[in-house]
Amino acid sequence: MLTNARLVFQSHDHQRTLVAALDQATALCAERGVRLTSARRTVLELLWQSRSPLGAYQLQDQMSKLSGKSIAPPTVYRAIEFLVEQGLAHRIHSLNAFIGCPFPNSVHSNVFMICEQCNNVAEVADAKINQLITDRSETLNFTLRSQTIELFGICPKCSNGDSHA
Amino acid sequence: MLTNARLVFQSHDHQRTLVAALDQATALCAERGVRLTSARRTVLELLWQSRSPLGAYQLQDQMSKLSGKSIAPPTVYRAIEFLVEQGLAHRIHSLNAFIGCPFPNSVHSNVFMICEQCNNVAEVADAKINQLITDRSETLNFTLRSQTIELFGICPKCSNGDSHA
DNA sequence: ATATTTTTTGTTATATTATAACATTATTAC
DNA sequence: GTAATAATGTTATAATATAACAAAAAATAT
Repeated sequence: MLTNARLVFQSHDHQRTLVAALDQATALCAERGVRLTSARRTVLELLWQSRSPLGAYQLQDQMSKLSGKSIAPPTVYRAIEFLVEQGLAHRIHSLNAFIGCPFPNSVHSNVFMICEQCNNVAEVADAKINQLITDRSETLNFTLRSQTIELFGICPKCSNGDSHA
Repeated sequence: MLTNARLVFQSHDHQRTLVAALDQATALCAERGVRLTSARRTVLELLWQSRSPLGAYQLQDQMSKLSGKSIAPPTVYRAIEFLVEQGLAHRIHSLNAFIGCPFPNSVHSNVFMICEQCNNVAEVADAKINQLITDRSETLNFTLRSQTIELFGICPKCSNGDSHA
């Protein structure tokens, strides 16, 4: 099971995580011959800087403040679209919000554990979950193409009364 | 594994399914002492009449046509809210749309198999999937409260070139 | 190097989805 | 029957997302 749950749901060196994510994104884009332009990089940075998922209009606000000029929604949505296509970010449908992907290189289950108290989101990539879902799909002759699994609850940090972190 | 996949993804007596669903809903609401009012019943009927999930504004249109008078969004959203609370309908987040729940009485996994071609949606309630997700949550000290699993792909009917059904 | 093509971004307008706030009507409980 | 509660009607508006076309930047071909 591949997960960033312990990282997300505990204190950690945020800056280091951010830099690592951006480095990896840069490398991946280079490999694939796609362009991590300034707008796209900014959105990815903002997603990584945030402990919780950001909506498009939150991103818009922050980009406007950063750049000093007003940014229109399409700019934000295009950047998001690119990042999601490249597997560098995910959309959390139930929240209409987006997060940086912690392991963009790996095949994964798209399992998100969403804390209803602190709004942190951890991602889990679990072969067994994938396997089971694949099995069930095959049994029912359903040709699986993609999936999204959103789990709601309380993260370990908040369970320990540590919710103000 | 409890599922309506074979039903949804194959031809069946739609009218009979609809009547059964409404009967069950009526019984459940009576049991619980909640009111399946006219607006709520209409929305539930419309959801069951549709082979694919309906959005709030599609429901609004159909309700307006049925009643001959214009229906405002809050009316639709309130009915939906009630039905979802009572487990009689589900929201499919990735589609911003709603479907009737085929087994409102059972504990279930909230697994939806969504056909990208014909837009039919089947629901699967699978103890193993639930168990695995519960296990994983426990391992990571995540207190699971609710979940939504949306699987995208091609249903058996459409795989057989039967997509016009 | 420059013209051409392709990709990305800017800009304006608008579509789509969802809810707040308050008035009115219907239902239930006493 | 009246008070309390629940549900619906109504108006306005918030929040999320995209269409369409113009301009600029980058990549490619010559």
